[in-house]
Amino acid sequence: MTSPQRPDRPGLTDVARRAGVSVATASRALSGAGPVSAAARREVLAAAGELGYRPHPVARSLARGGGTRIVLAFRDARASILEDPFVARATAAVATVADTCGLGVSLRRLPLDGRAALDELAADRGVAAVVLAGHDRSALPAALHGRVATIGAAVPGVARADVDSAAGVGALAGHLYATGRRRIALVRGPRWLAAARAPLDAYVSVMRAAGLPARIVPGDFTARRGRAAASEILRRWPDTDAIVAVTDATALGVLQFLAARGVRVPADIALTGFDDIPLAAAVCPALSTATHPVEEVAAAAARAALSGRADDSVFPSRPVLRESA
Amino acid sequence: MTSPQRPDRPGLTDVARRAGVSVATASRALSGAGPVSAAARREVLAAAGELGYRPHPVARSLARGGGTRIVLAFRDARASILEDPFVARATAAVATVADTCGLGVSLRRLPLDGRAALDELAADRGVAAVVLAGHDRSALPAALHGRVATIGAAVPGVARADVDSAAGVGALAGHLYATGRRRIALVRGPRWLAAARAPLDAYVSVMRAAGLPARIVPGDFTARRGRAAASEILRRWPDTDAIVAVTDATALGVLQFLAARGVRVPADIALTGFDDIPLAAAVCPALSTATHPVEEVAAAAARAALSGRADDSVFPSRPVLRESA
DNA sequence: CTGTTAGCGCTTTCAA
DNA sequence: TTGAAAGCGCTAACAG
Repeated sequence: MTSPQRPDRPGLTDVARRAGVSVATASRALSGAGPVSAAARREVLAAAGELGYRPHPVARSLARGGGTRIVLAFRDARASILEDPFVARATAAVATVADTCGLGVSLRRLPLDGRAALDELAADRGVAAVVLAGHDRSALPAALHGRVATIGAAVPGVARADVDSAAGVGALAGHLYATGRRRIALVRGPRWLAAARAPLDAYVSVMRAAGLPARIVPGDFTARRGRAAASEILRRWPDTDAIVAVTDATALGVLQFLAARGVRVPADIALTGFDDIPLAAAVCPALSTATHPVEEVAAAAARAALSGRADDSVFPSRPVLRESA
Repeated sequence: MTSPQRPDRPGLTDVARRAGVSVATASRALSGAGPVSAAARREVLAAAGELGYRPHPVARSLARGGGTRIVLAFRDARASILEDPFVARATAAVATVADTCGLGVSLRRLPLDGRAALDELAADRGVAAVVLAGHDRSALPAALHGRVATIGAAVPGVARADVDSAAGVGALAGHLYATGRRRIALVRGPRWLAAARAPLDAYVSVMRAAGLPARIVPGDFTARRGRAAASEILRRWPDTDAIVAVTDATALGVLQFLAARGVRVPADIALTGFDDIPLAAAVCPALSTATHPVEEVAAAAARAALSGRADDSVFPSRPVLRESA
């Protein structure tokens, strides 16, 4: 048979021949692994340089059995999740680190019940690692262990990268309390999202510590739902003087509703968001929120998944106080 | 020797044996290429199904010699280009289509003088295709032909995906004229960007057709530069009654400067942007601009690069009239 | 420390 | 239409 394409690039064989060593030695010298004499290494490196040798990543990957892509999987109820700006930022960040490893990233949505999809991922021999966001606490396919990391979800034995959202929401709620608010309501995240639990708990803790009753209404991270939530809050607790939304989008929805009702922010009701989207600073009043290093979180998750180590890394959630609270 | 990892997945050999045919036939049946009898195909497909066979993308790629990743290369003066929201959107879009092909995408910035970097890309056997944005008109390495597409730059023999920015800017300038503006200035894009030429020409055409003098000041797509540009315009032509910015960011900078100076928009000066970033709708006055299907453009470029065909596709630039003009 | 050699899993040529 | 076999380019076990 013949080769599929022969743009005549030098191979390891050529380098080895030129350096006067075997391909095995050349391989060891180039990949840095295994014992090689200094002299041999020098020869090989020189030969590679002169020949303009470039390793073939695909061949290497096949021989090593590693896979060539990182898949970013977002478990979400909405099919539109892949259009979310945060998803895009995370993807770009991972695609940038992937480039330095000769890897690629691909993006996929997982339905809420994604067992089968996860098994599929685990079975794909082209997948070097998977970064899973929006996951619940359920165990992952064993075949994925050592090459998976989650963003947000705590799964035993699996690497995790996250933002300290409990601290962030806690700080925001604490700020509201410190500035005299006592009837503070929360628009929480969706129930199916495990990571939405921490902010909720943080809010409850703050309220409990202050001896205040919790006022919690459901949300789903959208502005639309934020408007509905604001409506519900005003109806159930007309004397509310502060609202904590666990997402800027939600907060913006709340803001719209309050504005339409003639409620002044922050004079009548103080409001905080979460995530610090660009719009947060532009609306009127400018939204107080917490900012997060999304690209760093995503990059950390990718690195962890690639490394195979199951270590966690959590990044700070830094409050950004503007006009709304 | 032994295999690097044996999670014991069935291989083509297993499928072939089970179907009672050779691996060659199994390969042909599964990949759909080459002559196979209906009976053989049926057997093979059945066997593959029963075994839960999943092809090994890396092995396939090695045998075929195709590469496994799409690299998105953004040529730009700023190192920070990879943090641009449009870059992130494009990346996510391509990462989504890549997923359906078992490919990955990686992201890289190219310096303005990127000859060497392009040769490097061409030499990388792991690169299935490259999508180049911000390129000038210069020829691409021959080794890249058939697996490259540009976004915006017209290079002979190379596939291109773009937005009809000439039509978009023309429409915006036309709108300003139609609404009575006669002293219309333009903040243009950076000189090094070939794609910035078309909007400039479109503006010049509109002005010339109307018998009006062109008023052009340099810009670089940033808000900072937009402020400087506005200052320059007011200084050189104090009677200006409209400003066309070739980017929303620039327009926002212009808006800031005008607001600080007490110039009313659009009463005193009408203003248009370009690209329709989320902020455009949120500022006050809401920015009139043109909206673009970024993810479609990027996906089209990726598909073209992958297909090897050199066909162009151009997407519409649709004016969005809000308050600023 | 080094060379030989057997794969990694699939595609494709070539002869039947 | 089919099967045998030769790679694709590199890694890693094993013997030296």
